[in-house]
Amino acid sequence: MEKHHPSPFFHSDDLIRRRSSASDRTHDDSSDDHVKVKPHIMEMDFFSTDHHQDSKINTNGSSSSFDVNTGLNLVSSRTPSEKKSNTEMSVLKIELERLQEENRRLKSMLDHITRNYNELQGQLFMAVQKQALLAINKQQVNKEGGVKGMSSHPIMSIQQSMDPRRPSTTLDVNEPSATDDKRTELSASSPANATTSTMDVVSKDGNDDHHRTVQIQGKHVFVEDVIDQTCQQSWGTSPKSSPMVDEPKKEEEQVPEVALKKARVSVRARSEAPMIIDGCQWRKYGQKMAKGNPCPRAYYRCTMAVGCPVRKQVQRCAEDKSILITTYEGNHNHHLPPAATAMAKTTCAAAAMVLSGSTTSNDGQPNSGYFHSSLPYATMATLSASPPFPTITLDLTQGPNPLPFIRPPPSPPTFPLPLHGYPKLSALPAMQIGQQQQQHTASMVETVTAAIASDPNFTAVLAAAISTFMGSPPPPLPPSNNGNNSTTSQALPGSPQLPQSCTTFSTN
DNA sequence: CGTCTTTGACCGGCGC
DNA sequence: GCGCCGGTCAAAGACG
Repeated sequence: MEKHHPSPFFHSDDLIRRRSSASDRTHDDSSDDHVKVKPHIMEMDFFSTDHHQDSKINTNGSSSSFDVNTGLNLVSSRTPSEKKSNTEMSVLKIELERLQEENRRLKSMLDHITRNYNELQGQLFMAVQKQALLAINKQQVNKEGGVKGMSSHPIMSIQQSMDPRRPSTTLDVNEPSATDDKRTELSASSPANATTSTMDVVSKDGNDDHHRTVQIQGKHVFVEDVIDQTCQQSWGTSPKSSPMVDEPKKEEEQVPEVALKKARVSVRARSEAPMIIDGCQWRKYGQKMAKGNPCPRAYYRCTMAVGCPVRKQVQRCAEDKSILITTYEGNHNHHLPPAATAMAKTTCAAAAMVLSGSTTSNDGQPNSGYFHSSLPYATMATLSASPPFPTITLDLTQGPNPLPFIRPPPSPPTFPLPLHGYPKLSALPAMQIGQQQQQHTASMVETVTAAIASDPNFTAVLAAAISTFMGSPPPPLPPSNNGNNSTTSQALPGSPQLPQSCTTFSTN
Protein backbone atom coordinates (compact mmCIF):
# COMPACT_ATOMS: atom_id res chain seq x y z
CA MET A 1 0.00 0.00 0.00
CA GLU A 2 2.74 2.36 0.87
CA LYS A 3 4.83 1.60 -2.09
CA HIS A 4 7.04 4.34 -3.22
CA HIS A 5 5.12 5.49 -6.17
CA PRO A 6 6.68 8.10 -8.31
CA SER A 7 4.59 10.59 -6.63
CA PRO A 8 1.44 11.13 -4.90
CA PHE A 9 3.91 12.81 -2.62
CA PHE A 10 6.11 15.66 -3.27
CA HIS A 11 9.72 14.74 -3.77
CA SER A 12 11.88 17.53 -2.67
CA ASP A 13 14.74 16.35 -4.84
CA ASP A 14 12.73 17.58 -7.76
CA LEU A 15 13.08 20.98 -6.36
CA ILE A 16 16.72 20.50 -5.70
CA ARG A 17 17.26 19.41 -9.23
CA ARG A 18 15.52 22.47 -10.51
CA ARG A 19 17.48 24.49 -8.12
CA SER A 20 20.75 23.12 -9.28
CA SER A 21 20.02 23.48 -12.91
CA ALA A 22 18.91 27.01 -12.36
CA SER A 23 21.94 27.64 -10.28
CA ASP A 24 24.18 26.54 -13.06
CA ARG A 25 22.57 29.10 -15.21
CA THR A 26 22.94 31.76 -12.65
CA HIS A 27 26.52 30.91 -12.03
CA ASP A 28 27.17 31.83 -15.57
CA ASP A 29 25.23 35.00 -15.07
CA SER A 30 27.10 36.10 -12.09
CA SER A 31 30.56 35.09 -13.05
CA ASP A 32 31.52 38.75 -13.10
CA ASP A 33 30.68 39.10 -9.47
CA HIS A 34 32.01 35.87 -8.12
CA VAL A 35 35.35 34.45 -8.76
CA LYS A 36 34.64 31.06 -7.33
CA VAL A 37 31.74 28.99 -8.36
CA LYS A 38 30.63 25.78 -6.81
CA PRO A 39 27.81 23.73 -8.18
CA HIS A 40 24.75 22.35 -6.48
CA ILE A 41 24.50 24.90 -3.77
CA MET A 42 21.47 26.80 -2.70
CA GLU A 43 20.76 29.08 -5.55
CA MET A 44 18.55 31.98 -6.17
CA ASP A 45 16.79 30.73 -9.19
CA PHE A 46 13.72 32.19 -7.61
CA PHE A 47 15.02 35.57 -8.47
CA SER A 48 14.75 34.73 -12.06
CA THR A 49 11.25 33.58 -11.42
CA ASP A 50 10.24 37.06 -10.63
CA HIS A 51 12.51 38.59 -13.14
CA HIS A 52 12.42 36.55 -16.22
CA GLN A 53 13.69 39.39 -18.23
CA ASP A 54 16.48 39.90 -15.89
CA SER A 55 17.71 36.40 -16.05
CA LYS A 56 17.24 36.22 -19.75
CA ILE A 57 19.25 39.29 -20.40
CA ASN A 58 21.84 38.36 -17.91
CA THR A 59 22.16 34.95 -19.31
CA ASN A 60 23.01 36.42 -22.61
CA GLY A 61 24.56 39.44 -21.15
CA SER A 62 28.06 38.80 -22.23
CA SER A 63 27.14 37.87 -25.73
CA SER A 64 24.83 40.85 -26.04
CA SER A 65 27.62 43.04 -25.02
CA PHE A 66 29.78 41.55 -27.71
CA ASP A 67 27.09 42.13 -30.20
CA VAL A 68 27.01 45.78 -29.35
CA ASN A 69 30.71 46.10 -29.66
CA THR A 70 30.68 44.34 -32.92
CA GLY A 71 28.13 46.77 -34.16
CA LEU A 72 30.25 49.69 -33.16
CA ASN A 73 33.10 48.33 -35.14
CA LEU A 74 31.02 48.38 -38.23
CA VAL A 75 29.95 52.02 -38.03
CA SER A 76 31.23 52.87 -41.47
CA SER A 77 28.77 50.60 -43.12
CA ARG A 78 25.71 51.52 -41.12
CA THR A 79 22.40 51.49 -42.81
CA PRO A 80 19.25 53.12 -41.38
CA SER A 81 18.12 49.79 -40.20
CA GLU A 82 21.42 49.26 -38.47
CA LYS A 83 21.11 52.67 -36.85
CA LYS A 84 17.74 51.68 -35.62
CA SER A 85 19.20 48.47 -34.47
CA ASN A 86 21.93 50.31 -32.64
CA THR A 87 19.38 52.53 -30.98
CA GLU A 88 17.60 49.46 -29.83
CA MET A 89 20.90 48.11 -28.70
CA SER A 90 21.47 51.20 -26.64
CA VAL A 91 18.07 50.92 -25.12
CA LEU A 92 18.72 47.33 -24.40
CA LYS A 93 22.07 48.17 -22.98
CA ILE A 94 20.54 50.69 -20.64
CA GLU A 95 17.94 48.18 -19.73
CA LEU A 96 20.63 45.64 -19.20
CA GLU A 97 22.50 47.94 -16.90
CA ARG A 98 19.36 48.64 -14.98
CA LEU A 99 18.65 45.00 -14.63
CA GLN A 100 22.20 44.28 -13.67
CA GLU A 101 21.88 46.85 -10.97
CA GLU A 102 18.73 45.19 -9.82
CA ASN A 103 20.47 41.89 -9.98
CA ARG A 104 23.21 43.24 -7.78
CA ARG A 105 20.65 44.43 -5.35
CA LEU A 106 19.01 41.06 -5.30
CA LYS A 107 22.35 39.41 -4.90
CA SER A 108 23.00 41.63 -1.97
CA MET A 109 19.78 40.48 -0.45
CA LEU A 110 20.78 36.95 -1.16
CA ASP A 111 24.04 37.55 0.58
CA HIS A 112 22.14 38.49 3.66
CA ILE A 113 20.07 35.38 3.42
CA THR A 114 23.01 33.14 2.83
CA ARG A 115 24.82 34.77 5.68
CA ASN A 116 21.90 33.98 7.90
CA TYR A 117 21.90 30.48 6.63
CA ASN A 118 25.58 30.14 7.14
CA GLU A 119 25.43 31.45 10.65
CA LEU A 120 22.85 28.88 11.47
CA GLN A 121 24.82 26.16 9.81
CA GLY A 122 27.88 27.21 11.70
CA GLN A 123 25.96 26.94 14.90
CA LEU A 124 24.79 23.52 13.93
CA PHE A 125 28.28 22.45 13.15
CA MET A 126 29.56 23.73 16.43
CA ALA A 127 26.74 22.07 18.27
CA VAL A 128 27.66 18.76 16.73
CA GLN A 129 31.29 19.34 17.52
CA LYS A 130 30.40 20.26 21.03
CA GLN A 131 28.34 17.18 21.47
CA ALA A 132 31.18 15.01 20.27
CA LEU A 133 33.58 16.72 22.58
CA LEU A 134 31.29 16.32 25.50
CA ALA A 135 31.07 12.63 24.90
CA ILE A 136 34.79 12.33 24.45
CA ASN A 137 35.63 14.28 27.52
CA LYS A 138 33.06 12.50 29.55
CA GLN A 139 34.49 9.17 28.55
CA GLN A 140 37.99 10.29 29.35
CA VAL A 141 36.92 11.57 32.71
CA ASN A 142 35.21 8.33 33.46
CA LYS A 143 38.20 6.34 32.31
CA GLU A 144 40.53 8.25 34.54
CA GLY A 145 38.53 7.16 37.51
CA GLY A 146 37.56 10.58 38.68
CA VAL A 147 33.95 9.83 38.15
CA LYS A 148 32.85 10.24 41.67
CA GLY A 149 31.26 13.55 42.28
CA MET A 150 31.45 14.47 38.68
CA SER A 151 28.57 12.40 37.60
CA SER A 152 26.22 14.65 39.42
CA HIS A 153 27.41 17.62 37.43
CA PRO A 154 28.72 16.22 34.25
CA ILE A 155 28.35 19.29 32.20
CA MET A 156 30.27 21.44 34.59
CA SER A 157 33.21 19.15 34.82
CA ILE A 158 33.23 18.64 31.13
CA GLN A 159 33.14 22.27 30.41
CA GLN A 160 35.89 22.92 32.82
CA SER A 161 38.06 20.52 30.99
CA MET A 162 37.19 21.89 27.65
CA ASP A 163 39.60 23.73 25.52
CA PRO A 164 39.38 27.36 26.51
CA ARG A 165 39.90 28.35 22.94
CA ARG A 166 36.45 27.23 22.11
CA PRO A 167 33.99 28.67 24.45
CA SER A 168 31.78 29.25 21.51
CA THR A 169 30.99 25.62 20.95
CA THR A 170 29.00 25.35 24.11
CA LEU A 171 25.45 24.28 23.60
CA ASP A 172 24.55 24.14 27.23
CA VAL A 173 21.08 25.44 27.58
CA ASN A 174 21.99 26.95 30.87
CA GLU A 175 24.65 29.11 29.40
CA PRO A 176 23.22 31.33 26.76
CA SER A 177 26.23 33.54 26.94
CA ALA A 178 28.30 30.81 25.45
CA THR A 179 26.28 30.84 22.31
CA ASP A 180 26.52 34.57 22.29
CA ASP A 181 30.23 34.18 22.24
CA LYS A 182 29.98 31.88 19.34
CA ARG A 183 27.76 34.24 17.55
CA THR A 184 30.23 36.99 18.13
CA GLU A 185 32.98 34.83 16.85
CA LEU A 186 31.10 34.02 13.73
CA SER A 187 30.18 37.57 13.20
CA ALA A 188 33.65 38.78 13.83
CA SER A 189 35.04 36.48 11.24
CA SER A 190 32.60 37.68 8.70
CA PRO A 191 33.00 41.10 7.23
CA ALA A 192 30.18 43.20 8.43
CA ASN A 193 30.15 45.34 5.38
CA ALA A 194 30.98 42.81 2.80
CA THR A 195 30.37 44.44 -0.50
CA THR A 196 31.25 41.41 -2.46
CA SER A 197 29.35 38.24 -2.31
CA THR A 198 32.23 36.26 -1.01
CA MET A 199 32.55 35.56 2.63
CA ASP A 200 34.34 32.99 4.61
CA VAL A 201 33.23 31.93 7.98
CA VAL A 202 35.62 29.69 9.75
CA SER A 203 34.37 27.71 12.62
CA LYS A 204 37.28 27.41 14.93
CA ASP A 205 37.14 24.43 17.13
CA GLY A 206 40.74 24.13 17.98
CA ASN A 207 40.95 20.67 16.62
CA ASP A 208 42.64 20.02 13.35
CA ASP A 209 40.68 16.89 12.82
CA HIS A 210 37.50 18.77 13.17
CA HIS A 211 38.49 21.93 11.50
CA ARG A 212 35.90 22.92 9.02
CA THR A 213 35.55 25.91 6.88
CA VAL A 214 32.16 27.36 6.40
CA GLN A 215 32.13 29.40 3.30
CA ILE A 216 29.75 31.62 1.58
CA GLN A 217 30.92 32.63 -1.78
CA GLY A 218 28.44 34.78 -3.43
CA LYS A 219 25.32 32.78 -3.53
CA HIS A 220 27.10 29.59 -2.79
CA VAL A 221 26.98 28.15 0.63
CA PHE A 222 29.65 25.61 1.21
CA VAL A 223 28.71 24.63 4.63
CA GLU A 224 26.17 22.09 3.61
CA ASP A 225 28.51 19.32 2.71
CA VAL A 226 30.56 20.05 5.75
CA ILE A 227 27.60 19.58 7.97
CA ASP A 228 26.52 16.52 6.13
CA GLN A 229 29.88 15.02 6.54
CA THR A 230 29.92 15.83 10.16
CA CYS A 231 26.57 14.26 10.64
CA GLN A 232 27.43 11.25 8.65
CA GLN A 233 30.60 10.73 10.50
CA SER A 234 29.02 11.06 13.80
CA TRP A 235 26.01 9.04 12.84
CA GLY A 236 27.75 6.22 11.08
CA THR A 237 27.08 2.86 12.54
CA SER A 238 30.65 1.94 12.35
CA PRO A 239 33.55 2.98 10.24
CA LYS A 240 33.52 -0.38 8.57
CA SER A 241 29.99 0.01 7.46
CA SER A 242 30.56 3.51 6.25
CA PRO A 243 32.63 3.21 3.16
CA MET A 244 31.67 6.65 1.98
CA VAL A 245 32.99 8.36 5.03
CA ASP A 246 36.40 9.77 4.43
CA GLU A 247 38.37 8.63 7.38
CA PRO A 248 36.92 6.48 10.02
CA LYS A 249 38.14 8.37 13.00
CA LYS A 250 39.29 6.53 15.99
CA GLU A 251 37.96 6.84 19.39
CA GLU A 252 36.79 10.38 19.36
CA GLU A 253 34.29 9.95 16.61
CA GLN A 254 33.12 6.54 17.54
CA VAL A 255 32.10 7.60 20.95
CA PRO A 256 29.44 10.02 19.81
CA GLU A 257 28.41 7.49 17.21
CA VAL A 258 27.36 5.10 19.86
CA ALA A 259 25.55 7.78 21.69
CA LEU A 260 23.91 9.27 18.65
CA LYS A 261 22.85 5.89 17.50
CA LYS A 262 20.62 5.64 20.49
CA ALA A 263 19.04 8.97 19.99
CA ARG A 264 15.76 9.21 18.23
CA VAL A 265 14.36 12.11 16.42
CA SER A 266 10.66 12.29 16.08
CA VAL A 267 9.01 14.62 13.64
CA ARG A 268 5.41 15.54 14.11
CA ALA A 269 3.74 16.99 11.09
CA ARG A 270 0.26 17.33 9.82
CA SER A 271 -0.12 15.22 6.77
CA GLU A 272 -2.72 13.16 5.07
CA ALA A 273 -0.04 11.25 3.25
CA PRO A 274 0.95 7.86 4.65
CA MET A 275 4.41 9.16 5.26
CA ILE A 276 6.44 12.26 4.73
CA ILE A 277 8.92 12.43 1.92
CA ASP A 278 12.32 13.10 3.32
CA GLY A 279 14.45 12.33 0.31
CA CYS A 280 15.47 8.86 1.37
CA GLN A 281 14.20 5.57 0.10
CA TRP A 282 12.52 3.40 2.66
CA ARG A 283 11.38 -0.14 2.74
CA LYS A 284 8.68 -1.19 5.06
CA TYR A 285 9.64 -4.17 7.11
CA GLY A 286 7.01 -4.35 9.71
CA GLN A 287 3.88 -3.01 11.21
CA LYS A 288 2.59 -3.29 14.71
CA MET A 289 -0.23 -2.08 16.77
CA ALA A 290 1.32 0.00 19.45
CA LYS A 291 -0.20 0.16 22.85
CA GLY A 292 -2.38 3.15 23.45
CA ASN A 293 -2.77 4.03 19.83
CA PRO A 294 -5.47 2.66 17.54
CA CYS A 295 -3.29 3.47 14.55
CA PRO A 296 -0.67 0.96 13.55
CA ARG A 297 2.97 1.82 13.70
CA ALA A 298 4.91 1.13 10.55
CA TYR A 299 8.58 0.32 10.52
CA TYR A 300 10.80 1.36 7.68
CA ARG A 301 14.46 0.99 6.98
CA CYS A 302 16.57 3.00 4.63
CA THR A 303 17.29 1.24 1.37
CA MET A 304 19.47 3.85 -0.24
CA ALA A 305 22.53 1.80 0.58
CA VAL A 306 23.07 -1.77 1.48
CA GLY A 307 23.32 -2.13 5.19
CA CYS A 308 22.23 1.37 6.00
CA PRO A 309 21.14 1.13 9.61
CA VAL A 310 18.74 4.02 9.59
CA ARG A 311 15.21 3.13 10.51
CA LYS A 312 12.13 5.08 11.00
CA GLN A 313 8.77 4.54 12.51
CA VAL A 314 5.67 6.15 11.18
CA GLN A 315 2.55 6.41 13.20
CA ARG A 316 -0.41 8.68 13.40
CA CYS A 317 -1.02 10.52 16.57
CA ALA A 318 -3.68 8.92 18.70
CA GLU A 319 -5.13 12.26 19.72
CA ASP A 320 -5.06 13.85 16.34
CA LYS A 321 -4.95 11.47 13.43
CA SER A 322 -4.04 14.21 11.05
CA ILE A 323 -0.67 14.36 12.73
CA LEU A 324 1.93 12.04 11.40
CA ILE A 325 4.71 11.10 13.75
CA THR A 326 7.90 9.97 12.10
CA THR A 327 10.66 8.76 14.33
CA TYR A 328 14.16 8.40 12.94
CA GLU A 329 16.82 6.26 14.47
CA GLY A 330 20.36 5.57 13.42
CA ASN A 331 22.59 7.17 10.91
CA HIS A 332 23.09 6.82 7.23
CA ASN A 333 26.24 5.10 6.07
CA HIS A 334 26.06 6.67 2.65
CA HIS A 335 25.89 10.03 1.06
CA LEU A 336 22.49 11.52 0.91
CA PRO A 337 20.85 13.15 -2.04
CA PRO A 338 20.32 16.87 -1.70
CA ALA A 339 16.68 16.32 -1.02
CA ALA A 340 17.49 14.21 1.97
CA THR A 341 20.15 16.37 3.50
CA ALA A 342 17.77 18.84 5.02
CA MET A 343 15.95 16.26 7.03
CA ALA A 344 19.17 14.44 7.77
CA LYS A 345 20.72 17.61 9.06
CA THR A 346 17.71 18.32 11.13
CA THR A 347 17.68 14.91 12.67
CA CYS A 348 21.43 14.97 13.11
CA ALA A 349 21.35 18.27 14.88
CA ALA A 350 18.37 17.23 16.88
CA ALA A 351 20.03 14.03 17.94
CA ALA A 352 23.13 15.90 18.93
CA MET A 353 21.01 18.25 20.92
CA VAL A 354 18.99 15.61 22.63
CA LEU A 355 22.10 13.73 23.58
CA SER A 356 23.81 16.81 24.78
CA GLY A 357 20.69 17.58 26.73
CA SER A 358 20.46 14.10 28.08
CA THR A 359 23.83 14.50 29.66
CA THR A 360 22.85 17.69 31.29
CA SER A 361 19.37 17.10 32.49
CA ASN A 362 19.18 13.61 33.71
CA ASP A 363 18.90 14.54 37.29
CA GLY A 364 15.49 15.75 38.13
CA GLN A 365 14.92 17.62 34.92
CA PRO A 366 13.49 15.26 32.46
CA ASN A 367 12.80 17.95 29.97
CA SER A 368 14.39 21.10 28.98
CA GLY A 369 13.38 23.11 26.04
CA TYR A 370 15.01 25.73 23.97
CA PHE A 371 15.06 27.29 20.65
CA HIS A 372 17.68 26.05 18.38
CA SER A 373 18.58 27.50 15.07
CA SER A 374 20.63 24.55 13.96
CA LEU A 375 17.51 22.69 13.12
CA PRO A 376 16.63 23.68 9.62
CA TYR A 377 13.11 22.52 10.06
CA ALA A 378 12.46 23.82 13.46
CA THR A 379 13.38 26.64 15.70
CA MET A 380 12.52 25.61 19.19
CA ALA A 381 13.34 22.53 21.10
CA THR A 382 12.39 20.76 24.23
CA LEU A 383 14.74 18.16 25.46
CA SER A 384 13.89 14.74 26.65
CA ALA A 385 16.21 12.36 28.36
CA SER A 386 13.71 9.71 29.08
CA PRO A 387 14.81 6.13 28.72
CA PRO A 388 15.34 3.91 26.93
CA PHE A 389 16.37 6.33 24.22
CA PRO A 390 16.62 10.05 24.43
CA THR A 391 14.10 11.28 21.98
CA ILE A 392 13.62 14.61 20.41
CA THR A 393 10.37 15.57 18.85
CA LEU A 394 10.28 18.24 16.23
CA ASP A 395 6.80 19.52 16.41
CA LEU A 396 5.74 21.04 13.14
CA THR A 397 2.08 20.80 13.75
CA GLN A 398 1.23 23.78 15.79
CA GLY A 399 -0.37 26.86 14.39
CA PRO A 400 1.66 29.93 13.65
CA ASN A 401 2.23 32.59 16.15
CA PRO A 402 2.75 36.21 15.28
CA LEU A 403 5.61 36.24 17.71
CA PRO A 404 6.84 32.71 17.46
CA PHE A 405 10.18 33.40 19.01
CA ILE A 406 8.95 34.55 22.35
CA ARG A 407 6.20 32.06 22.55
CA PRO A 408 5.69 30.42 25.91
CA PRO A 409 6.44 26.74 26.17
CA PRO A 410 3.78 24.43 24.86
CA SER A 411 3.49 22.61 28.13
CA PRO A 412 4.47 23.23 31.70
CA PRO A 413 7.21 20.60 32.00
CA THR A 414 9.24 22.32 29.34
CA PHE A 415 11.59 25.19 29.90
CA PRO A 416 12.03 27.29 26.83
CA LEU A 417 15.36 29.00 26.71
CA PRO A 418 15.55 31.22 23.70
CA LEU A 419 19.21 30.81 23.13
CA HIS A 420 19.88 31.41 19.55
CA GLY A 421 16.83 31.15 17.49
CA TYR A 422 15.79 33.54 14.84
CA PRO A 423 15.69 36.49 17.19
CA LYS A 424 19.43 36.40 17.20
CA LEU A 425 19.46 37.26 13.59
CA SER A 426 18.66 40.77 14.53
CA ALA A 427 21.64 40.84 16.80
CA LEU A 428 24.10 39.86 14.19
CA PRO A 429 25.98 42.89 13.04
CA ALA A 430 26.80 41.36 9.73
CA MET A 431 23.18 40.91 8.96
CA GLN A 432 21.52 44.16 8.41
CA ILE A 433 18.16 42.79 7.78
CA GLY A 434 15.15 44.69 8.81
CA GLN A 435 12.72 43.19 11.19
CA GLN A 436 10.14 42.89 8.52
CA GLN A 437 12.51 40.99 6.39
CA GLN A 438 13.30 38.70 9.25
CA GLN A 439 9.67 38.00 9.66
CA HIS A 440 9.48 37.24 6.02
CA THR A 441 12.42 34.95 6.39
CA ALA A 442 10.79 33.20 9.27
CA SER A 443 7.62 32.99 7.34
CA MET A 444 9.40 31.41 4.47
CA VAL A 445 11.11 28.92 6.70
CA GLU A 446 7.82 28.01 8.23
CA THR A 447 6.26 27.61 4.88
CA VAL A 448 9.02 25.44 3.60
CA THR A 449 8.87 23.40 6.73
CA ALA A 450 5.19 22.85 6.42
CA ALA A 451 5.53 21.97 2.82
CA ILE A 452 8.21 19.44 3.37
CA ALA A 453 6.29 17.92 6.15
CA SER A 454 2.94 17.73 4.60
CA ASP A 455 2.53 19.24 1.22
CA PRO A 456 3.06 17.15 -1.86
CA ASN A 457 3.24 20.23 -3.99
CA PHE A 458 6.28 21.61 -2.40
CA THR A 459 7.73 23.34 -5.39
CA ALA A 460 4.76 25.57 -5.82
CA VAL A 461 4.66 26.23 -2.15
CA LEU A 462 8.28 27.18 -2.08
CA ALA A 463 7.85 29.49 -5.01
CA ALA A 464 4.97 31.14 -3.26
CA ALA A 465 6.90 31.45 -0.07
CA ILE A 466 9.88 32.93 -1.79
CA SER A 467 7.69 35.34 -3.60
CA THR A 468 6.32 36.34 -0.27
CA PHE A 469 9.79 36.77 1.06
CA MET A 470 10.82 38.83 -1.91
CA GLY A 471 7.87 41.07 -1.45
CA SER A 472 6.05 40.10 -4.56
CA PRO A 473 2.74 38.34 -4.67
CA PRO A 474 2.97 34.60 -4.81
CA PRO A 475 2.41 33.02 -8.15
CA PRO A 476 -0.77 31.11 -8.54
CA LEU A 477 -0.51 27.58 -7.40
CA PRO A 478 -1.42 24.72 -9.59
CA PRO A 479 -5.00 23.79 -8.98
CA SER A 480 -4.12 20.54 -7.47
CA ASN A 481 -4.54 17.98 -4.87
CA ASN A 482 -4.99 18.39 -1.23
CA GLY A 483 -6.28 21.51 0.30
CA ASN A 484 -3.08 22.13 2.14
CA ASN A 485 -1.68 24.09 -0.69
CA SER A 486 -3.84 27.04 -0.25
CA THR A 487 -2.96 27.35 3.35
CA THR A 488 0.69 26.58 3.34
CA SER A 489 1.52 28.54 0.28
CA GLN A 490 0.34 31.76 1.71
CA ALA A 491 2.57 31.52 4.70
CA LEU A 492 -0.02 33.40 6.59
CA PRO A 493 -0.68 33.28 10.24
CA GLY A 494 -3.75 31.39 11.10
CA SER A 495 -3.14 28.47 8.88
CA PRO A 496 -3.43 25.34 10.90
CA GLN A 497 -1.14 23.68 8.45
CA LEU A 498 1.73 25.93 9.15
CA PRO A 499 4.25 24.80 11.64
CA GLN A 500 5.21 26.87 14.50
CA SER A 501 8.70 28.08 14.47
CA CYS A 502 9.11 25.69 17.23
CA THR A 503 10.74 22.44 17.92
CA THR A 504 9.63 20.49 20.87
CA PHE A 505 11.58 17.81 22.55
CA SER A 506 9.00 15.76 24.19
CA THR A 507 9.08 12.88 26.50
CA ASN A 508 8.06 9.68 24.87
C1' DC B 1 10.70 -11.62 -12.40
C1' DG B 2 12.30 -8.39 -9.21
C1' DT B 3 10.80 -5.39 -5.75
C1' DC B 4 7.96 -4.18 -2.21
C1' DT B 5 4.18 -4.77 1.26
C1' DT B 6 1.72 -7.53 4.38
C1' DT B 7 1.40 -10.08 8.41
C1' DG B 8 2.05 -13.68 11.68
C1' DA B 9 5.90 -15.50 14.14
C1' DC B 10 9.76 -14.77 16.72
C1' DC B 11 13.02 -12.50 19.92
C1' DG B 12 14.66 -9.83 23.75
C1' DG B 13 13.88 -6.59 27.48
C1' DC B 14 11.26 -5.57 31.32
C1' DG B 15 8.07 -5.79 35.21
C1' DC B 16 5.53 -8.60 38.25
C1' DG C 1 8.62 -18.13 34.85
C1' DC C 2 5.17 -15.65 32.64
C1' DG C 3 3.05 -12.14 30.14
C1' DC C 4 3.41 -7.77 27.93
C1' DC C 5 5.39 -4.95 24.67
C1' DG C 6 8.38 -3.06 21.14
C1' DG C 7 10.96 -4.34 17.48
C1' DT C 8 12.44 -7.47 13.76
C1' DC C 9 12.27 -11.41 10.63
C1' DA C 10 10.75 -13.79 6.77
C1' DA C 11 7.37 -16.24 3.96
C1' DA C 12 3.66 -15.22 1.07
C1' DG C 13 1.35 -12.37 -1.86
C1' DA C 14 0.74 -8.10 -4.68
C1' DC C 15 2.33 -5.16 -8.04
C1' DG C 16 4.51 -3.13 -12.12
